[in-house]
Amino acid sequence: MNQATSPTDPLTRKLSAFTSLRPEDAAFLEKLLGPRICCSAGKEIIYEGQHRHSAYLLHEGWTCSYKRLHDGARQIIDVQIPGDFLGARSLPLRASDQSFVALTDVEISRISTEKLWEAFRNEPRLALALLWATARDGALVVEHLAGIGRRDALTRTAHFLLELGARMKLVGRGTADSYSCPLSQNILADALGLTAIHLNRVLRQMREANLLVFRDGVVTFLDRETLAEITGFDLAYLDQSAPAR
Amino acid sequence: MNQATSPTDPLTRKLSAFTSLRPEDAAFLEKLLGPRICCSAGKEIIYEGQHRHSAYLLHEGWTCSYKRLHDGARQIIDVQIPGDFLGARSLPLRASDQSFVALTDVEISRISTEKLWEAFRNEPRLALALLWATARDGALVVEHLAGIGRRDALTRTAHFLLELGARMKLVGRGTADSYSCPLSQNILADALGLTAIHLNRVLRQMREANLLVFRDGVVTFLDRETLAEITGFDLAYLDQSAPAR
DNA sequence: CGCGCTCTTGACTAGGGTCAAGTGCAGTGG
DNA sequence: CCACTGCACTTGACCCTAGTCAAGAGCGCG
Repeated sequence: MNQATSPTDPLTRKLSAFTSLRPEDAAFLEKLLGPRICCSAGKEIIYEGQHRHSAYLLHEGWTCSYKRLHDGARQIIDVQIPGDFLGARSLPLRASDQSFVALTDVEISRISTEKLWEAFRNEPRLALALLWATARDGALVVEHLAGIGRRDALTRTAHFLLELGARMKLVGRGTADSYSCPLSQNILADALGLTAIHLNRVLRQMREANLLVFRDGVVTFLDRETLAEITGFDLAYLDQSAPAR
Repeated sequence: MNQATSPTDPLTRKLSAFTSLRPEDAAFLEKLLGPRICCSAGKEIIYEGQHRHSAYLLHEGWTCSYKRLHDGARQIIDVQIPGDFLGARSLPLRASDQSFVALTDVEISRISTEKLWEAFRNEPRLALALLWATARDGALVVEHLAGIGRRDALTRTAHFLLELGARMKLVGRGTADSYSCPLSQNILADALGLTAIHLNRVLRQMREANLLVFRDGVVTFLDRETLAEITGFDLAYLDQSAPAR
């Protein structure tokens, strides 16, 4: 059993929030994965419009998915942290509808589409767990959409960072009050639909209000309670609260 | 063979853009569906947080999926037209992450989750087609997110209406230049992340520029070329251009 | 040393929100 | 037949949030 299914493996941790994988499920999960590949920051892993695209599992590091508009603007759709899949939802499409790029140096494994398909036929428990993970990622995007459409800059930023914190904690990469976050303000702004300049002002505002600090690649919550109140943060949509069914 | 698989059936038309269903696939598709249910406009079909939620197929009428934020604001995530599924992506989640409401009187069928699961094991062609439809809906949401994050009000509105037109045409409910659209300005504004007042101004602007008219429940494109140019409209993400693989 | 990148701050602008008033129905009930 | 109500749509005046433009600081690196 290699790291991908060891107790500290982020994917295993994440899936455990949904169901408990049996040894045979975990074994098949192993078989889906190709060898580990290292990419350095900036590497485009999947690009929009790519045919014969694969899905990947992110073992280590951060990536983001994004779309570029015809005027050159970029909108980041979601960021991925260890234990997340890249491009799983787009697999049935003829071409990927979004791009994925490494934000830090990363370690990934390609997922065999053929064996994945086999899992759907012969490994229903595992298949359901994978569908769950993909459905949860969809729920993240939906929440993100609601935030960009209807929340002001401060609330939106706070909510996004709270959500990331919850995700990091789930895969064992952060505490309740703090986590390390390698996103630059430029990147964060592209995710939030803001300009980097305005995001900077918002971050200062939150710092001065003793709500949260994002400095030197670390997010620290100073007043989680107030933050949760103003953002209406409720992680129900992360679907990780209830016990396994 | 009832209407759900007849040549003019919107779902069949939509899936045909992806693959050609064999008779046995179509037959199994029939078996997934419960009896037709009629709901009148305003009826909540699935609500956010609902447990034991089902998915549905929309035969007739329009619905939308939305989230409500804690301050009462509403963000519409997507609208559904005949041939679209309601709540398919959320099926593996413990609770639905969004609500679905009928915008007009609608006809829907419940999809049997058990038989759907059986299709994944025994009807790989059909299962892939259903996964494709769900993946495409995800791509719509992603595009919508990019639009709200990075397009200005006019571009965003024009793009949304162009996209809807392409979807309507695919299921045989509109021509290249016009389609009937029962969305009120209030609803459209909630979808676009605008206020109804500003949307009204935008619609007037487009009318006066002879770009498009949205009046009396009908969208008419006056200058499709210019519209496509300013929005950068490219329906590749709808994944309906290429021939079946 | 200079280059480039991230972050920071200030001054100004504009796109879109808010408030307010009014029009034109369709429906309802006296 | 006509008031009355409610809803969708329209328009104007004003304001504020967030974008734009500009400048500078701190820092890693060739």
